Amino acid sequence: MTPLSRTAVGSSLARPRPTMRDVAAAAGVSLKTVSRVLNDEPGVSPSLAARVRLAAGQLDYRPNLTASSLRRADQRTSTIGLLLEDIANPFFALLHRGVEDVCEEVGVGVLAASLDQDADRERRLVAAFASRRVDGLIMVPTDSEQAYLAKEIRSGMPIVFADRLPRGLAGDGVLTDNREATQRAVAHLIDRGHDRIAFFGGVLGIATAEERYLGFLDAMYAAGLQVSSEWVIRDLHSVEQAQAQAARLLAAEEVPSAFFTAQNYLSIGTSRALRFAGMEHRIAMIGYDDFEFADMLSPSISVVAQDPRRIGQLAADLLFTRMAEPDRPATVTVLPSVLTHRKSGDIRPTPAREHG
Amino acid sequence: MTPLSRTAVGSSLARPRPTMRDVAAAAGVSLKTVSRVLNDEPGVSPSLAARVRLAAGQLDYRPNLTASSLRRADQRTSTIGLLLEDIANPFFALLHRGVEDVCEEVGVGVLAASLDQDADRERRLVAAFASRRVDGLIMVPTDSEQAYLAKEIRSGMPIVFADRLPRGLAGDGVLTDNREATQRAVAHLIDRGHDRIAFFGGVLGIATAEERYLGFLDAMYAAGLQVSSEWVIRDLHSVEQAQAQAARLLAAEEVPSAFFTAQNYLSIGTSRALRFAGMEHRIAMIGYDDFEFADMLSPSISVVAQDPRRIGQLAADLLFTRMAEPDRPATVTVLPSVLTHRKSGDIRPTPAREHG
DNA sequence: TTGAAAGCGCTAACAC
DNA sequence: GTGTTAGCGCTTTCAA
Repeated sequence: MTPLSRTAVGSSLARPRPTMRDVAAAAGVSLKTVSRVLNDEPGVSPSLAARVRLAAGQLDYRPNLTASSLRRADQRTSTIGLLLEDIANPFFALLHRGVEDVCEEVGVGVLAASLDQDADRERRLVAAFASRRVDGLIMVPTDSEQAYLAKEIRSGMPIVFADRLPRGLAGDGVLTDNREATQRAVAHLIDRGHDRIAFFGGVLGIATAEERYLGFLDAMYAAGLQVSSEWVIRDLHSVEQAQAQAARLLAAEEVPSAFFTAQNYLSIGTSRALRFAGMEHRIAMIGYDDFEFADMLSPSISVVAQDPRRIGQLAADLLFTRMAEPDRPATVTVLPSVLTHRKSGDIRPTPAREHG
Repeated sequence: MTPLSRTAVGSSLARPRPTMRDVAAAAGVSLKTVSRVLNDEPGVSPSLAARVRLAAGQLDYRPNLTASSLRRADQRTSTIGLLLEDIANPFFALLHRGVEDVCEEVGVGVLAASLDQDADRERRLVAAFASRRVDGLIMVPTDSEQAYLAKEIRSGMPIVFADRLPRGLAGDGVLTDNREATQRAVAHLIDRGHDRIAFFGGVLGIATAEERYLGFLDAMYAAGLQVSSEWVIRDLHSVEQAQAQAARLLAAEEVPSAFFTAQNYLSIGTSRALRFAGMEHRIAMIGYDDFEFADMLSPSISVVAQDPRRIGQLAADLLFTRMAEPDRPATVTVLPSVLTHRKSGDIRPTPAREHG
């Protein structure tokens, strides 16, 4: 190992970070002048400003945002929190990116965390973010109610809800037209002649899952179709569960002629089950949320597509607006989802093996 | 709008956050006693401790981590930085999740940001994280060299590199055996009889892209095959570029009999081009990085699979180890990638239309 | 076992 | 234009 590498790795040669005081001493000015220069406050002569910048550069000075935040009147940390279901889920990863897009432009950092549908974790992380004094919070709620957030909001941590609205609390939100979009998609299946439609829904208690279920019922009732309790499977938590349930339905005496899967993981599990049963070309399917390769599978998968990155951007915009105008009324932005027609949603029903 | 909702949304009723001082007053003890109780320091009588906790609870007290970090001897912020190529890329999203897995257990927050292959952004964000006094940094470097980081490390911000090693600097790292794994995959194609193999590589200057290219050359040279400059296309930046280049090669007089694509986005573009050209069952393909549905496409896509979540976990472990022992020697952990055999990698070559 | 005083690095308020 | 002083909310140090 070269001396260079030792230097880079270890901290035996650790050099304490210079403070503003050090920069002031090096530049031969007062502390306050350094503060003015580095914060671009007006009223510093160019020559002093240049000396200060030179000294700061030579010392590799990094302003201490922790100290500055503590002292500043508004106590802003230039950091926001983001709580979502799972950072690694492509839907939420894109939402996260949308939030970052907006924050990056204004130099705001994003502290993100996954809740994994764990209500305790939601509460713990909200408290943790409050302790960090984030300037605001964007969250995809997972607990069954969010009334507990009222006091955090009153204490100066504005919250914007993304993808799902909170319960027990009015608040700003950005989400899609879950119920209407589901209704349209299921109506499309019905238009294609389906009357034996299975519905796979996500975790109970989560608003989007409820809304999509209602949209399914809307379409079924509007068409005068009966909803089979055997084919309505809700509270599904994973790809594997969806796949197992779909496989079970496909092995039964009477098989649905179409599936509506209300979330991306459920679509993935169901499409796997259809494929393994060799029935993917005979049974129709529409899923909520687009995913990579939905158009390349055989058959290509019709989906109700959202724009998660846009949801994130709008949520961040809304949060900054709220921070600037704390007393404006709550706003809920509903983004339209679009039914993306591919092959799987246009498959016609085949007669049931047995008549139920 | 109900009064409750007004309360929740706006901040006209804003209540300033209580401080430790307020808790002390409410509990009738001194500031220091509150500090001791809330930090679980020993030597406080149970009755006082109980009174303090009660008061803190009633006031909805949230310890101010900003203030505590500033005052504490080690100035730790319980926050680390994570710089990666793109938060929304499934590979990096999983790596991020691995980092979170480890940090969550010890109450450390993760500030993540995307670099988008922008060297200036890398430098800007490193400086920004230094200003925030993150306790450490995990990064996937994108700039052509990282010697500039030596001073940040010396100033007390340890850095662990993930997925790629830095240049011009020795440091801790966690990555996969890019070169060897690529060599094995290309050798597999050669074993299957291929001698007209195209290589699609990622952005030049990025270490993984270089390593995988070398692995390709290793396999080709070992087999005595000639490397066609027309079929080696490097510095590809996007799905679209890869798709366009693959389409171009497929339309030429002489067509490769197999593709090796060195990154997930390139695999996606190439597999789309193969499909649109109707040649996906006649031309072999192996890609670096697994992706959702690789096994469900027709043909299923053989890949060199990494475990990005594990990379993230190990990188975070290594960072915490480094923080605890600043003077230990640098460690580079190399995780093996596994060649996942599916259909596309086992397609046999068909004769070239013309002999070159 | 408890508390008083000092001060982390910076910005606000007010001199000069 | 520039500098001085005070103090953000907490932990450290030291005294009782």
